Amino acid sequence: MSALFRKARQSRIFQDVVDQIQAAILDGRIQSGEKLPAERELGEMLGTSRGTLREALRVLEQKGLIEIRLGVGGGAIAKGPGGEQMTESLDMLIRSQKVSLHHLAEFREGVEGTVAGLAAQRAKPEDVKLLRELLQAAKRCWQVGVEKWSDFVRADEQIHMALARIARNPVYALILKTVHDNIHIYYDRFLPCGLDELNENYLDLKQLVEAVATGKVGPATDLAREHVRRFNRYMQKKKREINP
Amino acid sequence: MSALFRKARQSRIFQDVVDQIQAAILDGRIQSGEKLPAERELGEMLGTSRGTLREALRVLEQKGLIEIRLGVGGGAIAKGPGGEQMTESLDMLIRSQKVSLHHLAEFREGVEGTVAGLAAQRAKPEDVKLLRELLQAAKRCWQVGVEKWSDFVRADEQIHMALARIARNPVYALILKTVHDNIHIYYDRFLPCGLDELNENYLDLKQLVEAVATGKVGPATDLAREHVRRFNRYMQKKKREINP
DNA sequence: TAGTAATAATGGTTAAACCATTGACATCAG
DNA sequence: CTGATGTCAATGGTTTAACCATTATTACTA
Repeated sequence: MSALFRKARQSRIFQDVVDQIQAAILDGRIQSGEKLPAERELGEMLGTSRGTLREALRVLEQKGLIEIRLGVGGGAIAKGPGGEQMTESLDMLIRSQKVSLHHLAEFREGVEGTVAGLAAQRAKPEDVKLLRELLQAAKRCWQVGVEKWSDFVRADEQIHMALARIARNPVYALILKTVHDNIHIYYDRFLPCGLDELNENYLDLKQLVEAVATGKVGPATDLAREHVRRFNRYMQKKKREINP
Repeated sequence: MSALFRKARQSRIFQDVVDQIQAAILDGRIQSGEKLPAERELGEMLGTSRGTLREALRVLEQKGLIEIRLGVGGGAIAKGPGGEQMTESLDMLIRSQKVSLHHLAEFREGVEGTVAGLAAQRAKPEDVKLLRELLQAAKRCWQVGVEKWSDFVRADEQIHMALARIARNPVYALILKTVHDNIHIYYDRFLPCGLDELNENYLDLKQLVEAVATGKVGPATDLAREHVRRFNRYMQKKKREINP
């Protein structure tokens, strides 16, 4: 471990420490799950005080590259980079009203369309099998009735995320997860709707899964967009009813 | 239920400070550009030590919500949230090889297509005027010749960002900027190409701008995707030549 | 053997001091 | 008077040392 770090330099020492540890994590010299030395020890290795090192650890924690645990055997544990930062960034833009629910919903529409198209191109038999299973799960929510809206929404989300994986492009999966994480609270807030809507949405999904299963790119794209658009329409309607 | 709660982290004072200041900035109680009190003073206001406060400031700085200046009259200055965090997050995913250039390029293809379609729906006369001016700028690069590739790439990028603004959805503008910021280094590295390619690309853009100007949604979408795909093909080719 | 108390490792916080950078103002040479 | 230069004070950057809080391990007791 002693060969992993150089002595810190630069005007802001903590920044140099951040850079060193970040680089070590990103190019795999520190594996995900690996534990870094204790603060006092690491500080000594880097030739910096504990306070400065802690500032660096705060930054790395915020970037999602480490997680910090308390107590004996605790300390900084390396994690691979994920999407939490993106989710938070989008959340801040919404909170500061630079992005509205309408914008986000429209964006989702476009992305889900493209994802469905790619999934239709790339779905393998086992992918179709998974989609059909998820569809069954959604159907079960639907059959139980209106009070299961939020379960249905979750099943719906699972299908969309599955499509993103089937599209086999992690960027789509990441962006879609970011959008879902941020739009979820609105769906929860402005739903549930009625039984008819539940029915409509289930039929949407069924058609969409069929289009993907049979490799029909254009229809899959259009169906996904239309499905999301419908969802958004419900939400806008409910929202207007609540905030006139 | 398990997803509803996270483990109740021991209350960390610096986190509380982060939350307070972040909330104040996001809902406008602290305006963008406003200066926060000096560390020693702010620490006293919050009833915390300077060290703890500094950890909070590091986190806020990393989130892009404040900027810190040195010397007399320096200190923490509030900023609105922007997209830097997203750019960095994507950069980390690429660096850790969870996302490849191919994935990013494919994603760009889809987004640029959707953006062009929306722009075609929404372009006003003054938007078309701007696009034509940017097209002229690109033409000037092209006429000068091959050595102006990187200028052409920049002009091209400006046109795409203009389309995102014309689409009038800040999410698209943000996402596209994030992608461009991350893909730029590859374009710089694996270009320039030849004069023929320059010509082809200019004609792409010209057609695209015309489609947007005349409100032809489908053609605009397809032209934008094809344009980006062509760009990506050049890059892949060059990349294979360099790394066989 | 099961429960419980002591222990030590480790992060969280505080306080006080010093250094480095920077802008403002005063001073002085021309 | 003007412009260069030096001084000073405000402010962030860093260090140190001490103490508190949490937790896994270990030893002890009923």
